[in-house]
Amino acid sequence: MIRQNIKVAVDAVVFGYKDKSLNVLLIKRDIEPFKDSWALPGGLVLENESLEEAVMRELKEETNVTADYLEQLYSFGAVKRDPRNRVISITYFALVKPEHHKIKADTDANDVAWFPIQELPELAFDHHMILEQAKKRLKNKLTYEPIGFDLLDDKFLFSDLEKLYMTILEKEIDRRNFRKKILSFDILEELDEKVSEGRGRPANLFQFNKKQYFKHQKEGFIFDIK
Amino acid sequence: MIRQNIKVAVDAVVFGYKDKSLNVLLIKRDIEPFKDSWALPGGLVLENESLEEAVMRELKEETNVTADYLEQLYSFGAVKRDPRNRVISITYFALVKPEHHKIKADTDANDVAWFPIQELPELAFDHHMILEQAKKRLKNKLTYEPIGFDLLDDKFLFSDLEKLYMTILEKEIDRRNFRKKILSFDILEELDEKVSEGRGRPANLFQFNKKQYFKHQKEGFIFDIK
DNA sequence: ACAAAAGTGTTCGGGTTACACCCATGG
DNA sequence: CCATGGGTGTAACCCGAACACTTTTGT
Repeated sequence: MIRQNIKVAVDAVVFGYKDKSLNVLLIKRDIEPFKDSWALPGGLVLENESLEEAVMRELKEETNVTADYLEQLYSFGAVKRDPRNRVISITYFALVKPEHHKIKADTDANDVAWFPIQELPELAFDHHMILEQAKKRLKNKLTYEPIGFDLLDDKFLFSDLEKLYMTILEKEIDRRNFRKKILSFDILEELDEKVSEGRGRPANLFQFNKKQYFKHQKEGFIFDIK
Repeated sequence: MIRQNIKVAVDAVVFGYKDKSLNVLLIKRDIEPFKDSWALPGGLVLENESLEEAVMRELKEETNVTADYLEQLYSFGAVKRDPRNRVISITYFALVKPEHHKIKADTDANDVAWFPIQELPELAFDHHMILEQAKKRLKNKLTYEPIGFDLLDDKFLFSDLEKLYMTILEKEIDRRNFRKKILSFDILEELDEKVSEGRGRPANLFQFNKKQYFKHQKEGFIFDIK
């Protein structure tokens, strides 16, 4: 067998919807290279764990977060992407409900924080490319799979869902048409709870019914938001 | 740095449209493990080449093919996917116009052949999973990007394009609506050449105008076939 | 003349889009 | 009572789906 000494890493782009805007989870590196730079959580894969296990472990260790949604994003393998050795990184795309997790720095990181995607710092390695890729994936996926609900609290306001879509898709959405469309899918439950957001008429809480979604999906229903 | 001894490979699923049906390019392995099994072309990444360079090199070496279209597909990293050592494989999705290439066995392979996707042999490793993934990608991609033209000869009949879509999407397509739709995109040139396919009225040849496509794309046009 | 494939228009219905007013609460 | 956000219906338009007959060639 050919001599080959390439290291295999995993990195995760974790999105969360906080304070009415889209955030990304970053860690501050406390080792070289790029010591004190912000970076995506991740690290080397151990010999006896799968790639998914590796990302979940690193996420837990470095940030104390467990993803509510996780899928593979893309693999980056440019020869010089890591200044030390050849390292290829298999990246993952993750969504979390920020309220559910207390972030906490630990292994290999001396700080962890949510950054609004509008106010990102410089990132280590080629992590800005990875992030770009992840933003595209999020934008696309939002239109044909109900992943928006993995970014919101279990109970949410319709206006939050709408804001989330407008933020991520970067366009205006007609409130009436949007509501009509989503409700027509029959995957939401309207709860008997109202919430007053300070001023204005109190709004109803809704909840995503995953079972119902899977049922409809089996029957050929296709989630699709323009 | 942690001790890690994982090998990195690339594998390619190469599709070609031959004899009115969809084919996949496979090689017969002449080394263990899985000696004499059919497998996807691929191999270990060299230290000083990018992932794309690696796939292209392996493809050329093992089959003498140069892909007309190439994109990354997915990375497979289950712990036991290779019985010898831990090997993760970054897989690629490729399209070729079969008429353009003379396939030829060489390194690590004692045979190379096109297989209609209906008549596939058993495959080595987890290559059937990779192939499944690739089929999904092809099916999806065909509906929102004009990749069908990378599977046909430069000059082709409308009926071939139609058959290709029906084959890959696995459904009937109305000839009139399909033609209307494709022509409305204004990305085909109708040539002044007719071809007689044995019996029946001779058909006109068409040609994909890539420049025109890119121009329309920049202006916000979206290719979309149901 | 018959079989085989190519070429071509119109109608109908459903879904998307555009659009404006009333309701409930807090200050 | 005024400001703020929540909640709702209808009409126009467009696009996709369904559908059948004529043309050109080879045998």
